[in-house]
Amino acid sequence: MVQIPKQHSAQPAAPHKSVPGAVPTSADVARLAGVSRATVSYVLNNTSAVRISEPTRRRVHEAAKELGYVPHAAARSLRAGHTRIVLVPTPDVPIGPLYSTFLNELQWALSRLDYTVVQYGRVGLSGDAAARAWAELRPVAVLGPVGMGADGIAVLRRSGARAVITLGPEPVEGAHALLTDHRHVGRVAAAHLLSRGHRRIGVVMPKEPGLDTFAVPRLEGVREEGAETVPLRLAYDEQDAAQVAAQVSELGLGAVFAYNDEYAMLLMRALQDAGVDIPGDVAVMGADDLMLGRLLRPRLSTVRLDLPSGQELAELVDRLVREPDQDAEPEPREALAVTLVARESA
Amino acid sequence: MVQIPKQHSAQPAAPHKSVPGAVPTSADVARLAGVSRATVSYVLNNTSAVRISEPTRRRVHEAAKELGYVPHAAARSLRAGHTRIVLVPTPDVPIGPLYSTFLNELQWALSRLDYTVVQYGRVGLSGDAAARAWAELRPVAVLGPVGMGADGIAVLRRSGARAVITLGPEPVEGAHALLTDHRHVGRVAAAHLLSRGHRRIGVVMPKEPGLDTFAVPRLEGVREEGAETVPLRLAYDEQDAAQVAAQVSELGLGAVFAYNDEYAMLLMRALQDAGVDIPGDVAVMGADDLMLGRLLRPRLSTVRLDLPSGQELAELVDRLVREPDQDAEPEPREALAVTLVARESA
DNA sequence: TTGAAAGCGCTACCAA
DNA sequence: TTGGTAGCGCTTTCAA
Repeated sequence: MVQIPKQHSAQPAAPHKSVPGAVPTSADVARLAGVSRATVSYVLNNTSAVRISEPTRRRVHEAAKELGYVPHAAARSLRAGHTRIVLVPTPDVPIGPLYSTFLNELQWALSRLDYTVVQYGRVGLSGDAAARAWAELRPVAVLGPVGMGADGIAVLRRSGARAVITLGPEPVEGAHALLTDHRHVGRVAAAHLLSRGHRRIGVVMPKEPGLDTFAVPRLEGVREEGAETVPLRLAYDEQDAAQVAAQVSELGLGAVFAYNDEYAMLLMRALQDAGVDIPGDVAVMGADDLMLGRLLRPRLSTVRLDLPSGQELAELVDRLVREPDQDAEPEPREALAVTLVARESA
Repeated sequence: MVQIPKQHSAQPAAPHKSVPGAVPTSADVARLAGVSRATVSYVLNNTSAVRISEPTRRRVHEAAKELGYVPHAAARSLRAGHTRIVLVPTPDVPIGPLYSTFLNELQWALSRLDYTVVQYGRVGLSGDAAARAWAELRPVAVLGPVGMGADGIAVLRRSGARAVITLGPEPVEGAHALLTDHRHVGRVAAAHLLSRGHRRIGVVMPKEPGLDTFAVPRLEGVREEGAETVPLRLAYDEQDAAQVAAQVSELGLGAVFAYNDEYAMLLMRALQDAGVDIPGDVAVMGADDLMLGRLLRPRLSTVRLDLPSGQELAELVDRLVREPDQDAEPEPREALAVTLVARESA
C-alpha cells in the first residue's frame, strides 16, 4: 500500500551510530550532550516530577539546538496512547463563504487549544469505510461526520475518540448532536412571503451537486409552512438564470425563495433584465444574509443564519475531550439560529 | 503538556491479555485467529512477497472484522520511517471564494492520491517556531509556508519533507517555488485604465488585516505601470464605503481600482447612491472576476486570476515526493495567470 | 540527579 | 506457508 524505501534494511548499520543525513532523534541529542535519553526527555518536556541540574539542562538544550532536533509526533503519541488530532471533514463541494469562514474560525480556535486539525476528505468511501479510514489516525475528536450511521460512530468511539460531534438535521446515536436543521430557513422565508399574500412560491434549487444537502431541507421548510412550492432548478450562470426567469413569468409566480443570496442575486438580475419589477411583479427572498444582498437594488430580503462560533465549538470539543463521560448522550440541541431580515425585495 | 490517563500503568496487566474496553491491536487479531502477528500483517496488507493460504486468510479477516480492528496509523508510519502527510497552511484570515475553492480542490485531489491533508494554522508562532511545530508531524510534503525563511525550509527538509512548495511572490531557498506575484494584477488593471486616459488612480485597500499580503503587491503593480496612485483604505461595510465614495469625489479621482470585485461592488454602489455615473464620472475596476461582477450594472471590468488547479498542484506534490532529487532546485516558475476582462465599468 | 530498560503497535527480515 | 523477533522514537517507571 505504501512503498517504503529500504534505507534501513539495506545496510544493518551499527546501532547507536548517528547517520549524517538522517533525522536526529533524542538518542542523538543524548549522545552529543553526554547524557541518557531519559534525561533528554525530562529536560525537553520540562518534566516537573524530576529535577535536573542547570548545567545538564543547558548541555541538553544546546545539543538539541545544534542538531536541529525535532521530536517525532507519531512516536510520542504512540507512547502516550492518544493523540491531539481533531478530524474535520472537507466538504465535498465548495459550500459558500458562510461555512468556509466558520471552518476557518474553528480551525484557528482548535489550534489555539493545541489540537492538530486534520481535514479528511471522504473521497467516495461509504460511511463506514470512511469511519475506519478516519479511525486509523486515532483522533481524539471528530467533527461532523455527515451521513455516518451509528456503526461508524461506534468504530470511531472504540478507536479512542472522546468527542464525536455531528452537525446535521437529526441526532445520530452515540454522537453529541448539534442540530442544524435547514428547514427552519425555509419556514422563516415562507412565513414572510405568506404574510405578504403569496401562496405559491418558486423555490430556487441549485443544479450544482452537493448543495442539495441544504437546499432540499430549505425547500421542505417552505412546504411545511403551508405554501405551495414550485421547484426551480438553477445552475450558477447567467444563461440558465435567464431561462429560469422566463419560467417564473410563464408560471405566473409572484414570489421566489432562492437557495441563498447569491442565487437570489443571479435570478433577480435576470428578472430585472427581462423587465420584471421587484417586488412589484415578483417578490424575491434569499438566504444567508451576505453583504451583497444589502448592495442590490431593491435591497434583498433574506434569512440570516447564525452558526455557533468556531470558538464556541472548539471549547465544546475541548470540554468533551476532558470530561468524556459527562455528556455521553446529551439532549441534542438546536445550533442554528435563524432570523428574518426583511428589506425591500419581498 | 498533554495529560495522559494512566490506564496502562495503573495495573501492569499481564501481557498478551486483551482488555475488553481497549482498542484492539493486531496482536488481538492474531490471538483470535490463532496465528502470529506477522501473519496478520501479511494478510491485512496483501503483502505480495509472501503467500498465505486461503483458510488462514479467511480466519484473519474474520477475526479482524469481529474485533473491529483498525490499524494504528502512527505506529505504522513510525515503523515505515515516513508518513503520507501533506501539510497545508490555514490562511490566517478568510481570503475569498477564489482561494478557498482552490484549497478545497487541492485537498480533494491530494486525498485521491492517498495523502492525508493536515491543515496547520500558524497561531502566532514565528516562521521558524512554526517550522519546528510542523516538522514534528514528519510531513512528506509541505505546501505554501508563506513568510518562512530558508532556515525554516531547511528544518522541514531535514525532518524528511521530500516536497516543499511555496506559493508567493518570490522564491525561497530550498523550496520549489510557484510564483504568485500579485503585482501583475495591478499592472494589468493599470494598463487598461491608463489606456483610457486615467493617469491618477485611486486604489482601494481593504482595512481588514491579513489581506495586505495581496493588496499591497496589487497596489505596487499599479504604480509600476506608471500611474499615480492614491490609496483608499476601505473596510468591508456600507458606512465606510459611503465615506470613501465621498473621498473619491473630493479628490477628483476619475478612476478606481479596487482590491477585488467585492470591494469594487461595495464602492460602486456607494458611488452610484451618491449620484456618480459609472464609468462616465468614475471608472471602476475590480479583480478576481467573480460572478457578481457580471451581474452589476454597469458590468464590472475586472482582472481574472488563474491559479494552477488543485489537481495539477496535487500531481506536482506527488511527483516531487516520488522523485525528490529530480528538481531539487528548479527554475521558479510563474504560476499565476492574469487576464484583463474589460466590461462596462472601465 | 541520572541511567537502564520496557513497551506503545506495527512491519519486514530471517529462520523454520 | 508461517512464526519469532528486532526495532522505528519516545516517555516513564524503577533502581542506582
